[in-house]
This record gives sequence, C-alpha cells and structure tokens, in this order.
Amino acid sequence: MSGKKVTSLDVARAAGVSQSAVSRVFTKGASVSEAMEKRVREAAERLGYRPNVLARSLITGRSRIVGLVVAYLDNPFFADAVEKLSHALQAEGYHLLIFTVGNSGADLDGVVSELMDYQVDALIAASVDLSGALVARCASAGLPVVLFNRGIDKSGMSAVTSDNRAGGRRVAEFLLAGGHERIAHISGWQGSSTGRDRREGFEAGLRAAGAAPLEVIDGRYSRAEAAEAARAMMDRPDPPDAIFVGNDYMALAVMDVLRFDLGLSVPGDVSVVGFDDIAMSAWPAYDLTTLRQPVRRMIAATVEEVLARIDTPSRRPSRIEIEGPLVVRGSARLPRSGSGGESE
Amino acid sequence: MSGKKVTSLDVARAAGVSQSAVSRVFTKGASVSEAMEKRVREAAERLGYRPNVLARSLITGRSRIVGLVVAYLDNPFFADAVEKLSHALQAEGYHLLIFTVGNSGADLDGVVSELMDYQVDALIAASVDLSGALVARCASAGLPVVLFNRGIDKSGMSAVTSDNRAGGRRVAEFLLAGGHERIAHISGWQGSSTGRDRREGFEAGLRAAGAAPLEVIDGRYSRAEAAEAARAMMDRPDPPDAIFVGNDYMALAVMDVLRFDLGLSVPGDVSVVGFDDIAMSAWPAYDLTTLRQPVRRMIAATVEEVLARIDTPSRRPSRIEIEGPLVVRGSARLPRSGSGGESE
DNA sequence: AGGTGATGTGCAAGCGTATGCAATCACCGC
DNA sequence: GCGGTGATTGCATACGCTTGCACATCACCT
Repeated sequence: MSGKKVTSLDVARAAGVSQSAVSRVFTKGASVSEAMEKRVREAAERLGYRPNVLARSLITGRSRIVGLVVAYLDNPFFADAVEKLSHALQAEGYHLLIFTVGNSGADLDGVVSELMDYQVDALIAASVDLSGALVARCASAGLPVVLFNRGIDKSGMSAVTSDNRAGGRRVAEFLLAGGHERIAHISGWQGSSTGRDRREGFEAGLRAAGAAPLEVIDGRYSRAEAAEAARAMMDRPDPPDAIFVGNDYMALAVMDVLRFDLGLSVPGDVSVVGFDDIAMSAWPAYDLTTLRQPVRRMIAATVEEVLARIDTPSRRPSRIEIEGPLVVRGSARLPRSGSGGESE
Repeated sequence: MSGKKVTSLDVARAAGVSQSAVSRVFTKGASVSEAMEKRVREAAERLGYRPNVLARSLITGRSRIVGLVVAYLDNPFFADAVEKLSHALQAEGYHLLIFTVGNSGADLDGVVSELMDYQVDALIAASVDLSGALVARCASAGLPVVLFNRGIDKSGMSAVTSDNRAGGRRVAEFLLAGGHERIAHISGWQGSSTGRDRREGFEAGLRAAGAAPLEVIDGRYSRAEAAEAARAMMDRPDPPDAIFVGNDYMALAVMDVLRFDLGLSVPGDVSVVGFDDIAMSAWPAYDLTTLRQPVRRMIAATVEEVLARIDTPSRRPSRIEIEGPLVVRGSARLPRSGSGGESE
C-alpha cells in the first residue's frame, strides 16, 4: 500500500521534531522527555516506522549479527545446538548469519572473509577447526571468535566444550566395570580436538586399570566410515565385546551394522557406548548408553562468552569445559554391583 | 596487528586514485581500465581491504541477506533443508539470517518485524504459516516471501511444496493394494496446509476405492502426540492394520510405540507409512516405507523463486508443486502383484 | 580540421542513522 | 533577582559506500 521505506526523517516531519529526536527515542539510553517520546512514538506507529539496523550498524560499528560457521548439520546434535543458539541470541537481540562449509573445510578461508564482509560482531564456529592464519585474521580485525564443541589451547579464541577427556575416561571405567575384556574404539575424527580428547581420555581410563584398547579406528564423524570400521572390527578373530564410539551419530550406525548386518545382539554380544546423548539415543529402537553433552549449558556458556567478548573487546579468550553425566541405558552390559553408573 | 578497519578511502589514497575508482573496481559491471584495476587491487590486497557489505546495502537497497523463519529444527527434514538452502544461497552470494520461532507461532509477528529491520532481500518461511496480516505487511514493504513446505493459495506469496495431495493419494492406493482393511491416519497438524493436503489426498484415495479411514487423529507434528495417538488407535476393539503417518518424524515415534510399547510387529501386525523420506527412514532399525519429498529439487525451486522475485519485484508469486515417489521399504505389507510400488 | 562516440575518471550528493556540541529552558538555592 | 545546574533538543557531521553527472581523453571518420 504505502510507497516505500519510511525513515526517521519522515517520522520527524510528521511529529514536527528533529530527526535526532526520533533517533534518540529509538536508542536505548538516550535522554528524551516523556512528551517527546509520546509524540514520536505515535507518529512512528502511524507511519509504520522501524529503525534500519544496517544504517545503524554503519555508525555504531555493531551489527548485532553473529556469524555461525557449521559443518555437520546432518548430525542432530548440531541441529539442536543451532536451534538453541539461535533462540538464546535472539533473546539478547542478536541474530545468526549462517555459513555452511563442506566437511572438508577447504573453503573455510573464503567463508570467513565473507563473514567479515558482513561486519558480524562475533563468530561462532561449531565443530569447525579454524587454522592459525584465520584466527590471526579475526584477531587483527578485532573479531571475537568462540569455538563450540571444539577446543584449541594455544590460540587466541574462546572455546566451549564438554569435558571430553573426563568423559572418555568415564566410559572406559564403565565398560571395565561391566567386565568387558576386549574394548575397541571407533573415534571421532582425529583431526579434531574433540575426537582426540575423547580418545585420549578413554585410553587413559583403560590404562589406569592396566588395560589397553583392542583397536582404534578413526570414524571421522561419518556414518559410512563408522559402519565400515565396525565391520572390520567384528571381522577379527578376536572381535571386541564392547565398542566406544566417538559420537552418538556414528554409534547408531554401528548398532545398525551389528544388529542388522551381522545379526549380533547389543549388548548381548557387543556393548556399544556413544557420546553426546542426542534425542534419538533415548528412542527405544536404540536405547543407547552414552555420555551426555549438556547442550543447554554449553549454549548458555557460549552465548555468555560471545556477549562478554563483544562488550569487552580487551577481554581474554577463555576456555570453558562443562562436565556431563554418563547416561546409562540398555546398549551396554551393566556392572555387577551398583558401582559404575549414575542414571542421569 | 593493523589498527582498525581499512576503508575504500584508505585504498584510494594508497593507490593514488579517487575513492570512486576503488568502488568501481569492486562493483560488478562498472567501467574500469585494466591499469586502474591492477593498481587498486594491489593496494587493496596489501592493506587487506574488503568492501563493507552493510554500507553497500545502505545505498543499493540490497543486503544480500535472506531471512529464514523456521520452527521445527528438531525434525531432521528441516535441518537437512536448511543446510541445503544455505549452501545453495551461498553459491549465489546470498546468506541466511535465521529466526527460530516457537512452534506456537505466537511471536511470529515480532520476528517478522525484526527481520525487516535487517533489510533482508527476501523471506523464506520453512513450515511456518504466516497470517494474512503479516503477508500484507511484507507485500507492502515490497518484501518477497517464499513458503517452503507450506502452501496457501489465496495469498500473495510464493510457495514450494511437494504434491502433498497426490502423495497422500498414492499412499492410500498402496495400502489398499496391500490388502489392508482398517486403515488409520495420524495426520500432520491440521492447521497447516501440508497436513491438510496429505490427509485430503489420502482420504480421496480411499474414497475412490469405496473405502474410508478407520480413524484420523491430528499428531500436530509432535512425537509425543503421535505416540499417544498410536496408543489410542491400538486400544480400539478393532485396531487398524495400517497407519499412514503425516511425516516420517512422527512415523518413527509410532513405530517405536507399536514395537516396543505394545510388542507388535511392523508390518506383521500393523503397516506404517510415512512422508518425507528423511535419512533415518532408510536406516535398518526402521526401514520405513514413505513418500519422498524431493528436497533437493524443492530447495532448487525455492532458491530460483527467491532470486527471481528479488530481481523482478513485479513478478507474480507462483505456486510450485514437485512430485515425489513412494519409496517402498519394509514397514508396510506389500501388494501381492507387482502393482503398487516403485522402489525409488 | 572538426565532429562524434566511446571510454575512463573524479566530484559530490546522498543512503538512514547516531552523537558531540551548543543552545535553550525550567528550576533551585541563596 | 541571579548565577548555576541538569535535563532536553536541534544542528551538523560522520559512518563507508554507490552512482549520476560532467569532464577529459583518445580513436576514428567524413
């Protein structure tokens, strides 16, 4: 109906005040009288005025846009995380501009450039490993970077993860307590800190009991590769009696292979334990024992860190680890005594 | 390292040319000599200059941002769609600003306002029903709206869906051909066009054979409600021998209830057919027969429509329906003869 | 030689908003 | 009644960029 965009100047004219007055009414802590406020708001309402965020960004230097780089959106863990992240940021008046990147991460460089072109206030990388060069670029541009579900120690960016080492260790203890003797591991991608930490914690846990993994194969966060790894393991003369899988997404594929391809019983023949506790793990068709990543708290921490870094650019990046419980379900043989599992 | 933002003016000075020259080098079809191009690019490279998209948007009136409103991100169908959508738009130089909205859709009004504040070039609503008032708002602001997986006929927005009526009908025919006699339906939310169309097509299909659904319950796209509906149906004195579920996400919940809660066999005791063909439906634990929505083509059509509407604001919104095949797997009893199923 | 395009460049005017500064004003204590 | 104080307001500028316009240049043609 109405012609085109209505600007603060239009409102000013309609209300018989200056453009700056209009601006002040719509800017948080500015000083405006009640009368002015009322007049302007009425005129604005009548004309259907809303401030242009882009123009505002140009001058304030803040866009209220947070860039999100994400790779594995097919893994429900991340879909869930993205949804919660979006919600949380939205509540704070920020919004997510999303950039998907092939799992290769090859074009990551270009993606980060594009991100910066949009003058995003911060960058969240969900399960994506940024190269040192990229981090430097962001740092020199004063762009706060927060890693979600990835952690790199030596760099200048914040990172939020669960305590992956402790988690891996906990799984090892649980499987040992269950009396398993040939415990294998299909790991998360060993190029990722998350994948490595879980493996190391797991191996440390076994070692503490004088044990060692029967075999470790890198599943690279792929269902297909995890399935292949499972087949290879079960093809051994001494197949494992328990497999710890680097995340639930792969663990479900492993269970499918064991049960439907190989006709084995889980946990009768082989125990399976995952990591993440995605929604599907609780479904009765899988009923997967897994180490939960407390997504809610991880997201809260991420958002908090992002906002803090935006408000205080000088703030030092911090490394946040959140512990999650082992969720004991039916996919792994239980320890005899009560020792070893806490239900939630 | 370097201080702060480097602007086109900095580059201009460094290259000894005017600021407009720099701008022209970075603006697609502008006229620049080779020599100029080279000089400017070198200076830009050296200083690490990249155009500020926001400032550009302010003057061109185009942000190259597309707003995405999405509700059910826990349903893998949408997670998948979002990923593909993001990829496709990214390839065209656009990016997604995402807005999640509670399934209630109560705050939809506010969300659309925020969207418009960011001067998005277009709005894609994935499985969200926009009220007439909202559509009017967008139309009067000259904002193209494209519905994904929702279609409303009477309105001024484009819509891309699969052929839900034909799909529903196809399912009915398949179940009838399979010799089922008491066919029930747990529908998608009847407040959504998609849910209604599938139900109507399904009922029409039954009717054409002189049959009628045993019972229809609205599952409202919720796993919990679908599960409850399944229990209620099976509690009848004459329980169904087949259930058509309004989408895969609910269908998996229904299968869980039938098999693990009620100890029934699928398809031995009850056949189950879904709609969407999400990745999990192909997993052996479910092996769900379902009507595939061709996501790839739907996304391609959506992107095409979005770009066309952006380029040609006067263009009339169009309604696009894409047919998908029935994917016959193991969750429903097969017809005797070969008639009735095409494998993919 | 003068005209006629075509081509490349700089100038300057914005795009819609925030904000420092100075001006105005009401009000207060003395 | 006066200087002072604090709260409001308008003016003008700046944010980083695109683009219409005028102008300069140069090749080419009649």
